[in-house]
Amino acid sequence: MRISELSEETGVAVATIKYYLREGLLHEGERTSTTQARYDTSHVARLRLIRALIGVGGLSVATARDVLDRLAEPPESLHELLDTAHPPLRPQPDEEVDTTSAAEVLHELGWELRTAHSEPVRRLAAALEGLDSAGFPISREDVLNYARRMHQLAEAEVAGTPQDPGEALRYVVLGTILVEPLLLALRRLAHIELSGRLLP
Amino acid sequence: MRISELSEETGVAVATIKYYLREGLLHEGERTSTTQARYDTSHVARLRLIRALIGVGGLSVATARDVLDRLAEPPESLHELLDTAHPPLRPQPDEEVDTTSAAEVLHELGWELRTAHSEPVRRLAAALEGLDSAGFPISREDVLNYARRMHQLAEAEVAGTPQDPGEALRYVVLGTILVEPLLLALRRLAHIELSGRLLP
DNA sequence: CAACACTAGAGAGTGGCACTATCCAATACA
DNA sequence: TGTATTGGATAGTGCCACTCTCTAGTGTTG
Repeated sequence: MRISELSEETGVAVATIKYYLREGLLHEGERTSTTQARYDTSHVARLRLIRALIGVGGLSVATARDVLDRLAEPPESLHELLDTAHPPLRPQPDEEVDTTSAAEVLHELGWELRTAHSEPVRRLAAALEGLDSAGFPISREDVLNYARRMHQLAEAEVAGTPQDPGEALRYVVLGTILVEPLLLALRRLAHIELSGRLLP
Repeated sequence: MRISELSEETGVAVATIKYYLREGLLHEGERTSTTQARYDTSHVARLRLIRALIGVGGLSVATARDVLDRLAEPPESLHELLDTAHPPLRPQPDEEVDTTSAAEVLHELGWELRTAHSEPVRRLAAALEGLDSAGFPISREDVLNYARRMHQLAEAEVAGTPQDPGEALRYVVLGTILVEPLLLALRRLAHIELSGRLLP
């Protein structure tokens, strides 16, 4: 398959494919000469994955490359993967955030996390701070309820993790990134459905 | 309060405040002369809200303005608000998406939505399509389970909606936008917590 | 084998976005 | 009176995700 065919197959412009090749998101094709290379179904699948990560996943090109690189590496342990290598979904606020409130929440939940200042904790802290500074009232109890619901949901997800390390890695990373937009879409639709039934 | 004091109070640069004024996100101060205006606590609160929407909320400046505009308008009905005016969280893919699969899911759930091709439905369709094209296996059953969990969560949220229309509007719009990062952060932390307990 | 289409690779260019910097004339304050 | 600050307007910046252009080489078709 030539690059133009790959482009047609996936709907990605040739120039963009070249760009992804340059940026290391897509592995090179098998060279047949100085100015020719052959691509196969693995490139099609990879390209679709890239578009999903960047499109619905909302990742930047650089982050998508990191995620794809990580998928290629064998994981030390699943827990370590989750704890340290959680792929950022959106450009995280690099400002410093106060994690004490987040830590309190986690303590009340009894979630003993080894790394108290890891990226996900800062993410939680930033979310709480955002609600607070926006003047949007959310009680500690509400936060805990949200947390318990997400924990239940996560239980079902973790239970479904494949045994094979490579499979598990893919499941966790893609499940984290690509299921998020699904959850948010479903929540909004649930809001609509409920308001339609409950209100005149 | 002068603009420099407003800047100090909120940590937003003067030039940026001027930019928000130009873009219509922030209401103008009370003019005291040709080159002077007075700002008050309403500007502080508004500015904090703007930063939260743009920062943790991940909205673009243009979308944030739309959201803020909508908050100022009295809602016709809550349902209409939810159904037609749901603020986009991330730049939605303006490409056309096939909503048949999404419609099937909604039908199986028994969620009777009046507008089958509204923005949230397209969002769901895009999420499903993303998972599919990324080669990430997710069964219809899993999607339905996710949906049921989100529905439960939404029930608690809708139950907490204030009676006053203005309050309700604020609750719904900000609750939608600002709670999303909270939920995602909690899900990730729950994954970590579970993997820490379940795995060696 | 000649004419044309296609390709890899590299560099420069584009358009959008969210600021940020610079100016100016007109106040405000010390 | 003199220095600081402001509103308003315009231009510039840095980043990002492409997109375009070019060159020299290669495949392919009649």
